[in-house]
Formats: sequence, C-alpha cells, structure tokens
Amino acid sequence: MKPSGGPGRPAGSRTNRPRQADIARLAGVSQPTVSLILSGGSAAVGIADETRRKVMAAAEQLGYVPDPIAKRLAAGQNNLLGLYTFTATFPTEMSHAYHPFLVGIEQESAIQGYDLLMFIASSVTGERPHAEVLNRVRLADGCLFMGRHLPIREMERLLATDLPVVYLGRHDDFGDRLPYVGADYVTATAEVVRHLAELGHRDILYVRELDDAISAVDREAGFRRGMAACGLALDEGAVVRTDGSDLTTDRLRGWYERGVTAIVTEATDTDAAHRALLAAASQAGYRFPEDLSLATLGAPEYTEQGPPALTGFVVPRREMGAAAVRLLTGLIAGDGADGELRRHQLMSCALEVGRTAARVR
Amino acid sequence: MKPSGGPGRPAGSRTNRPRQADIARLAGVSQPTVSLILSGGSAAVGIADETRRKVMAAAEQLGYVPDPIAKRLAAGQNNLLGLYTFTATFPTEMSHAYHPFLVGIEQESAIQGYDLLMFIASSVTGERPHAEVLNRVRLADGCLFMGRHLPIREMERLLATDLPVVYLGRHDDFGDRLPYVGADYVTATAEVVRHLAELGHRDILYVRELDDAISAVDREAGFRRGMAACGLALDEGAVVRTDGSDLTTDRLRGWYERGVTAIVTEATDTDAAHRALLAAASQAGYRFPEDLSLATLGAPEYTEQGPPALTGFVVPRREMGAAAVRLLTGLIAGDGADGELRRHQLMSCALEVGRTAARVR
DNA sequence: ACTGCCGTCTAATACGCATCAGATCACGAT
DNA sequence: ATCGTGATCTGATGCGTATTAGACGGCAGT
Repeated sequence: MKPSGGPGRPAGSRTNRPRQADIARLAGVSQPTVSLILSGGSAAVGIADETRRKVMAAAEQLGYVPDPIAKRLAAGQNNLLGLYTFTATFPTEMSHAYHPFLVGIEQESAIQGYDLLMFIASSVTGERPHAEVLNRVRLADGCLFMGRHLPIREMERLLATDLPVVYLGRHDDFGDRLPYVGADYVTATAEVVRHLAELGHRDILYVRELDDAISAVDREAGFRRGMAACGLALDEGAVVRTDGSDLTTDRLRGWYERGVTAIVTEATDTDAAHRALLAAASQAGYRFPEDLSLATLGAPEYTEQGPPALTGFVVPRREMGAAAVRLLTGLIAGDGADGELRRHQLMSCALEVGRTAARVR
Repeated sequence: MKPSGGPGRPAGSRTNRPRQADIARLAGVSQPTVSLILSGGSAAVGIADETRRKVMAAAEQLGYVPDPIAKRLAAGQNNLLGLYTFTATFPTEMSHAYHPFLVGIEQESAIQGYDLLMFIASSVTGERPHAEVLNRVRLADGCLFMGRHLPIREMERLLATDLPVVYLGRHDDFGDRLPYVGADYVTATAEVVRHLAELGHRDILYVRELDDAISAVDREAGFRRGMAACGLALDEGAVVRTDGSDLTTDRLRGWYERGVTAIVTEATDTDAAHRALLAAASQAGYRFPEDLSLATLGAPEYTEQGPPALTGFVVPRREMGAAAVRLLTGLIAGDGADGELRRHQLMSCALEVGRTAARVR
C-alpha cells in the first residue's frame, strides 16, 4: 500500500478527509481545543469567542466531518440502535408481519436521534445463526430484539453483558433481566369475551393455535378469565387447539348444533387457526354474524379499504415499536438504574367492535 | 458516570469484556501476537503451533469477542452497508413501496456478509434534512441511496469523498461518478407497445404523470420508440400528462369516440395517473379489456391472490435491490478501479401478459 | 568462527477523537 | 509583594485493534 496522503500528511492516512488535527493546525490551536469546540457543545464554556470563531471557520473551510467510528471508540456511544430479528426482517411470503412494528421503531428512533442498525448477515451463515451475531450487536448502543422464539442461550450470554437490550414481546423467562414491551393479551381477550357476553352470548368457543407461544397462552388465560368474570361456564372442550388441518366442516356443524353462538379465535403470523375457521364456515354455509358471531384476537391492522370489519382487538404494533425504542434509549441513557423506567411494559389492545359479531337471536 | 471497571482493570474501561490484552496476559504473549492469531487468518503463518494453541485456549476461556468499533478504526472496514432513503423507509400510508427492494437488499447483504445500517435520524432533524447525512453515512463501508429525488448538493459533496456509493434508480446527472442500478423502462415500455400492436391496436394513448421523474421520461421515450418501431403514428395528444385531477369521464369518452382502443399508463409511488384512469373508466362504465385495453407500466408486484391481472411490465425490485448490493460490495472491495464492474446497470423488466388487454375487435 | 537467513515474536505506532490533569497568564485581593 | 482564582488552553493519555519494523535466537553454509 502506498502512502496516499496529500502533501504534508502522515503516510499512514487512508483517506484525505480533514481531521481535527488539520483544523487545529489551520486555526493555530491544539487538537483538544478543536474537539472541545466542535463536539463539546454545552461543555465548551471557557473558550474565548475569538478562538471559537477561528476554529469554526477553519472547520467550515476544510469541510470537516467527524468520524463516527473514532468518536465511538473514544466516547463509547454512537447513536445506533441495533435491531435483531430472529428471522428475515423483510419476509417474502408472509404478509409483512414486522412492518407495523418497523414503522413505529423508525419514527421513534428518528425522534430520539438514533439510526437503526439491522443485523442480518448471520441469518445465512450456517448452523448456529445467532451465535456470532452477539459479537456484532455490540456495535450499537443498545439492541432491540423481535421474533417469536428467541434463542435462550445466546440471550443469556448477551444479558451477562452490559449492553442495553429490549425484547419486543412478552418474555418472563429471564425475570427482570430482560426488559420488554409486550401486549396485554389477557385483559384484551377478557374484554372481547365481555363484549360477546353483553351481546347475549353464553356458549362461547375459543379456537386457538397449537403451539404454546406466549401470546397464545395469554389469550387463553384471558378467555378463561373473561368467561369467569361474566359468570359463564367453561365446559369441557370450550378451548380448541388446532393447526387448521383438523378443523372440518362437520366439526363446525357439531359446535353449532350443540348451541355455540360465538367463536373466538386468534390471528397470528401463520394465521392457521383463523383462516381454517373462516374456510370451514364458508364451506358449511355459515355467515358471520348472521349464523355465528366471530371475534378475532389480534386482527391485522386496518387496510386502506375502509373501516375495520372484524370484531376483536388490534395489537398496537406501531405504538409497541415506539415504546420499545423509548425504553431502549432510556436504558442507554442510564435511567434504568434509577428505577424511573418500567422495564416490563404491557400495552393495552383496543377492543374493536366490527361486523362479525352481533346480538344473539 | 462511575468507572465501572472490574478489579485489576484500569479505571477508564467502560466495559468488562475481555480484550486482546487480557488474552495476551493470560497466554503469556504480547497483544500483537494475539491479534495476529485471532484475526490474521491466513497471514498468521509464522506462529508456532504451541503459541497458537495457548492463545486460542485463552481466548475461548475468556469468551473473547472482538470490538467492531476498534476493528474498524484500525482496519478501516466494518462490514456495514449504509441504507439511506430520502423519505421514511417504512411509510405509513403509501403501500410499502420500498418493501420489495428491501427484501432483495436484505437477502443479498446477508449473502455478502454485511449488516444493514439504516440512516433515518436525519429525517426529522429540521430544515435541511439531508445536510447532516455526510457525518453519519461514513460509518458504513459503503452506502446505498434510494428515493425519487436525491439532494444534489449533498450528493455532490458525498461523491467528492472516497466512500463507495450506489443509487437505486437511474440518475445520470453525475455522469460516471454516481454508480446506480436502475430499470430499463425504455425497452420495457417499447415492448409493451409492441405487445399491444400485435393485438391489433393502432390508436394507443399514453397517460403519464405530471412530474419529470426519470422513470416518467424514460417511459415516454419507450412509448415513442415502441410506436415508431411498430410503424404507428404518434399524433398530437397521444401523450397525456396528468396528476389525475383533470382526467374526467368526459375526457375519457372523448378518447374512446375518437377511436382510441388501448391506453398505456404508469404506476408510481402516488399512482395518481393510474388510479384516476381506473376511476374514470369505472365511472364511465368502460370495462377492461372489453371496451378498452389497458397496459400498466411498473405494476405492483404480485399479491398473494393469484396470477397477475394487469397487462404491462413489472419492475424487478427484488433483483434490483440485490444487484445494487452486489455493485456496492464490489466497489467496496475495490473492483471498481479494475473496470470489472459495470457502474451503471439497467435491469430489464419482464412483460406481463395480463387480463386488461385483449385483441382489438 | 563468522556471516546470513529463517522462524518467531514484540515494541512502537497509527487510527481520530475525548477527557483530564495541569500549565500559563492576567487580575484582584490580602 | 504574595497568593489565590478564574479564564483559556494544551500535553498526555486512553479507547481496542492492526500493522510494520525490527529484535532475538538458532541453524546452516562457507
């Protein structure tokens, strides 16, 4: 490699961008003085106006731009928020599940003055995809994690670090060590049940997904709580688990004839249960809400075509993303130690009164 | 802030992560030796096996993880690709215009082993939103730019830098200095015209947007070229500019009665022209393709519900994103100097034979 | 035995900025 | 005349890693 520096520049320089030292030389002061004036900000009291002017002028003349890397190395902060998703962030098939979160994250990050660093390189590197990420993650001042299943071991190691971290979603396995922003599915589901009860429904069925993701567990808990609060009996088989494949037309008819008047189901990434239910109903000739009432937990955001149609609740994804960013930046700023920050936040989901549930006949 | 260093560590240390110096002490060698062994990779010949083992063991024992910041400062590379969009990357209203690009960018970045650094903070900082970009952008090894209108002055300054840059979209104002990956609208539009001509259409109208974005200019050029190539006359008024507001039902009727059998229009961010045309047609009672044939340039990607319906062409956004990343990483690797890299790339857009255009009666 | 050379490792330094402990000087108070 | 005392600025150093020049021994060749 040849010393590509300009005239009068030390040989090691890889670039010809001006540095603070150049400004200092031009202004006839020392490099620390330049540093104080340019980045010291409010701490730059005790600098003569004359000196300040000279330095500013020199910086302007040279077109100085601070090197973020050096800044970070020296100061230990670079206004970068890491964003780590356990799957591809921009999925091809799945209808942009992360998108509403990202909208909130982006907005709030911008407000807080942080840029977003998306860690994706490792998603294709091989067998232990998340092992090496943790190295890179430290590049940011703090990191946001999202995704249905988080890798326990890697998370454990990360938490042993002093890097601020926030998980988007509820997760209590790490106790207080893992701050998160989640959705209050329990309360929201109970409210949906209460809404149905107020419409006169007493025989309510809950059709949920197979796997035990926290959201599913919470929703079922909310369902049971809501039923209990309304004094409704929860007979055997009132909670149905399915991945969609066994949700036949006959089964649906059976429920109907047994006297079920309302069905609660949940929308998820895959939407298996929800979709299967709609399919079976359409095939059996049942209409919502004429024949059966339907409530969907966590319905997708409004689309552009008109008001919400599905009764249920909507997860405030945008607000959750923004809240997560606020929590993270708070932790970075060190508010965590003072206990000013609620490290575990559950956002409430608004009840949506749509057109799929009606008063029982 | 308190000096949180552990026991035996210098007070200035902000973190208790092990450094190369710690490994060196534990293994009884010097820090440069550790550096050589751990990151030197192939250049680490000339190291005794015994030493190598000791160092590796010590690194493993301490759970060493290299600091990307320091690495970058020292080596001038950090495997980060910047992504700068001139508007919010995750828009709320607009139907995820950037999304398909992002899918390609993410995939290819992962393959190339780069993480993605999204610069967003400046979008809210005030009057000259992009002025401060230069500061941040240099954090990455190279930067991808996207957005309809790029700020000339800032780009000019950036190009004076040695930072590799790629623009997603065609832009020739900077000559060869701004590498880009664009779409070949001219050829694609000409092919659409040819397709219509083969269906027997001779009176073809082109309805385009008002503003002179490059895509619009190219498409019109392609339209004219296509007409010429097919030996079709281009009479006065064959090209209509509109922002949608003046596209009345009467006007559409006028065209129809004048003998126009096919209309070519373009889909853009706002979709103003395209949407207005559809609205007017629907209001006038015209159906596609029964009454009029319609071709849409740059139709949105397939949605999940079935095969494409619109005749026209589709912009290969995913591939463009991937190509842009390849170009950028190539530039970073220094392939640019050897002329191995096509700094200006135009990707072809596949003709879509949909259901809105039919053989003329 | 002296020279030359290879293999192995280390001292020194760069990278660009921030921070801290003084240095320097002027000025007023004792 | 001496001693603070505040206002301004600088020297030295750190941040964690990569790189380069060269130190140090040992071994072969003459």
